[in-house]
Amino acid sequence: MSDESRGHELPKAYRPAEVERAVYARWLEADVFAPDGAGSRADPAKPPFVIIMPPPNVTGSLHLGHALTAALEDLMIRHARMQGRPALWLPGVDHASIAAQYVLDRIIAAEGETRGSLGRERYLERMWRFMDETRTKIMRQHHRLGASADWSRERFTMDPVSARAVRTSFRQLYDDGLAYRTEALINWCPGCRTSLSDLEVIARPETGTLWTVRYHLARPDATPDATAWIDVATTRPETILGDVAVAVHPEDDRYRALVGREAVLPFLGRRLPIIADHVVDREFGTGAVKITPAHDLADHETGRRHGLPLIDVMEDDGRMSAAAGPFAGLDRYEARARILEALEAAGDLVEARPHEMIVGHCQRSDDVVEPRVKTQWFIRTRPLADKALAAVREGRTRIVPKRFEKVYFDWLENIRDWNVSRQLWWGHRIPAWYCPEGHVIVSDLEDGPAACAACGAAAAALTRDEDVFDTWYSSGLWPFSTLGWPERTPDLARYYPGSVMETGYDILFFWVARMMMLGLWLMGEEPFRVIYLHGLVRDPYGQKMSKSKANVVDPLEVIDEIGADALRFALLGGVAPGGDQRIGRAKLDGARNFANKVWNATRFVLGSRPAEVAADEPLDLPVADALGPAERWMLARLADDIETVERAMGDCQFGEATRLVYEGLWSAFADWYVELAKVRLGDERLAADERAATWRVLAWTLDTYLRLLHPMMPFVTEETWGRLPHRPGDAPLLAVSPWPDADEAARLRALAGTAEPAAVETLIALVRAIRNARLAARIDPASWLTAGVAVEDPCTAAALEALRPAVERLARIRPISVHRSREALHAAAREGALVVIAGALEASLTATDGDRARDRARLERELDEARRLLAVATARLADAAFVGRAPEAVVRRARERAAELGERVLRLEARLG
RNA sequence: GGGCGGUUGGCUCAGUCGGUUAGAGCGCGUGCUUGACAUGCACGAGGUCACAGGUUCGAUUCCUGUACCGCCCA
Repeated sequence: MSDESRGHELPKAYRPAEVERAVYARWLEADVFAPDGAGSRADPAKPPFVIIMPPPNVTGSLHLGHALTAALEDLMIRHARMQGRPALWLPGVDHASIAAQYVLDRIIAAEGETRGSLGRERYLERMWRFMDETRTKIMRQHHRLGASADWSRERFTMDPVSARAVRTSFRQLYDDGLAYRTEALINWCPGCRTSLSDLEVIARPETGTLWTVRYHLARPDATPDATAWIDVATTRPETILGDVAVAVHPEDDRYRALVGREAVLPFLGRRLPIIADHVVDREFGTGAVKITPAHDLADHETGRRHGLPLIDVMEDDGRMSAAAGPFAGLDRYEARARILEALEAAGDLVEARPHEMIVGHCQRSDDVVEPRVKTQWFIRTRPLADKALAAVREGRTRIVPKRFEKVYFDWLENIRDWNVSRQLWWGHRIPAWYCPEGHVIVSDLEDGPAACAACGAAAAALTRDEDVFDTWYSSGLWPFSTLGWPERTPDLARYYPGSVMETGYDILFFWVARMMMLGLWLMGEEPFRVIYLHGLVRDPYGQKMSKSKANVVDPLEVIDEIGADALRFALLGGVAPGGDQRIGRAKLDGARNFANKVWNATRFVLGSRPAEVAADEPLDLPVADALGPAERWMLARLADDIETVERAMGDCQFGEATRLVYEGLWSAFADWYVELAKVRLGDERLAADERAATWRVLAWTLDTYLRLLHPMMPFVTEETWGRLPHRPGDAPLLAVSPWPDADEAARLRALAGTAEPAAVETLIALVRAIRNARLAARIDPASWLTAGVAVEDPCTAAALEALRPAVERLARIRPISVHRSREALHAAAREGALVVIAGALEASLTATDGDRARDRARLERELDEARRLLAVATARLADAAFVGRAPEAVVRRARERAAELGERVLRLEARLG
């Protein structure tokens, strides 16, 4: 077969768009993703490897962070799958209550509707229609990324199994005394009109204003005394209307006399007792503070200590309530302005000055969050957190990188109870019913309780809680709700606990810690063995990607342009444990070039098959006798790479593993072995079986690198591998063919030996040194020089003999005369030859005076460097402490090194005259 | 305020037990239509490993402190 018909079957450049969809379709068709799929090659005797995918929000589309998540998880899953383990990667999407309503509200607004105009039922119907439109989008995007997830088990946090898990878990927590309902001060977002957990409030420093307001003391008839007052400081004047007291420090002499008297609240005339409490900071403001228990956490506690009433002056939408008297109905900020105006007019606004403070904002809408009193459901977290702490402390779950353990511990040690009620419609409705007698019934039945458990009131008399759960509550059940819990399904028995939870460090608290808590409590066992946390993907300038900065990179656009493999490879190559990374054009282009390299290396191998090897012959390694030194060198390197890649994978050093494969495939295989093999394939001196052996090594090596690369770049490796001959035990698809293991590395190493690979290293160094000299001397790269080479080591001499044609071609020297010693070389070398020293080897090349003069600078530089290093080495060996105390091997190496350098210096000096 | 991370060539970053001459990609320079690939090949220049102490025979690596940058928590 000619090159025409072979090499040109494949396009010159890799075109991912023509390959990726078809390859993904082949995987789906063969059903290789599910551990129990028709095409699975999993060995049921091996331990399963399980990753439950972090479910992306159903409302969004995938961004680079999701692409990184998918790339890392797919890497782990494909690795495990190729090892023959039952590998389950369970995908799904999250209903994202608050985010989904945020998005849908805007959509229906464009249709002229509001949540209120539709009503709960029609709104939810609309939401489900919206979900139907968007739900498959995420799945298709994962297909584009090459994610080998088990789509037969794809799940949604709002599907019936999840709903049942939510009901059952809540019922159990309630029965265990860990779920309770109480009136408490919670975080309220007036924009989203719901309560928020502490984590959903973003504290941000801002410059506000600290106003000092004058409260007149009450005269006996309860009217304000124009001549006596107490000044209080506040940053939120609108909350004045909810004041119920004024507090001072008990030992503050300025106010001691006023304690026990009363002030009069402006506008409303309410009488405010002046109380003493140690929490008051005498240094802050005037030293007297207004107490507003319904709108401030510290005041809430003070109020409780002093038995003060709660007065909520705000409505859910952030406007002032009827309790705000003349300001009722105004927006909170409008009310603030009016109140300030009125105080100013009355002469009771004493001071206003800038004030640095921390303000809580809603994570979703960015509205300023209001502390408000509401009756809500809470989860008592202490007992749950203790279990979650112990699991990591005792090493049952490991966090990678380890430094995040401390962050995890700190959060769980200081955790507060979790407010799970959300005043939203889209989500899992809290399964709590209230009877007219005030009894609370928590039921795990889909239709609710048949009657009040306490008083027997009929179901019809019960009212159900209006609220839904915090989305993170159902997400917290994800590691087992996805497997069928509370039913004891075979999947649950087989795949819980999972192997690795892989996600971004930014949701360690939101999600990971909650999965740990709920998993340990409800399943009695930690949900995963390893928590692997990756970092943020940033833009090339280190900025966080965000829509408002318009620096967002859309993974699908990148895939269209350069392919999913390139995107994945760029992301994976930048992964360092727990670290953020920057991604931009340059990295993506580099990854695209690598995919093209893989493609073209395959084109070369396919196009260079000698006639001795039949096209349909199964792939195997040749017998040792047929191997040349270069083959042994390549196989030794391959063995190293198999082992180092495997070790990196095992240590969760995925970036390192990726870089190792890149380096081996490009620098060792493509740059050196392919070039050496080209010459050997065309070497007429060799026996046919030796040429065949060369090609078999080429094919075997490429095949093995494609296996190692497959978890990172699944498409191009599957496509190219499919065109190579296969080993007898291989599956039709690379995705389910065996991963190169320790046995293979040992086999390669046995074939390769150690002497010949080392000799080839030496020859490579010689070729490099000659190329360097030629360029330094500005010798025409096309010209052939004659050369003498001094080789003292017999093994290297044999390797040189075997590789003579390759060395000639790569260094562009011919003929080479080989000498057994440098003396012999010098004696034979013509006057004026160009000298090249590469380790123990030395070569002299024909050259002109001009060449030599131009090359002189190079030799001088080399001499300077050698002298410097020799001085360092000599000084070190002269140090008795070093020789006496350092390990023998280190000293021996230092001696060898010094001797080598000394010789090198002499040789260079001799040549420079 | 508490905690964590970072500081390595022009840029982005590796560097897992402390031990040969500290690596890569991009960029830069010189040259090359090399029968796989110009998405390429060859060769090169470029680093006081932030700073100051300490431990050690030996520190980019371990410890302490300082400076600057970033993140998390309150």
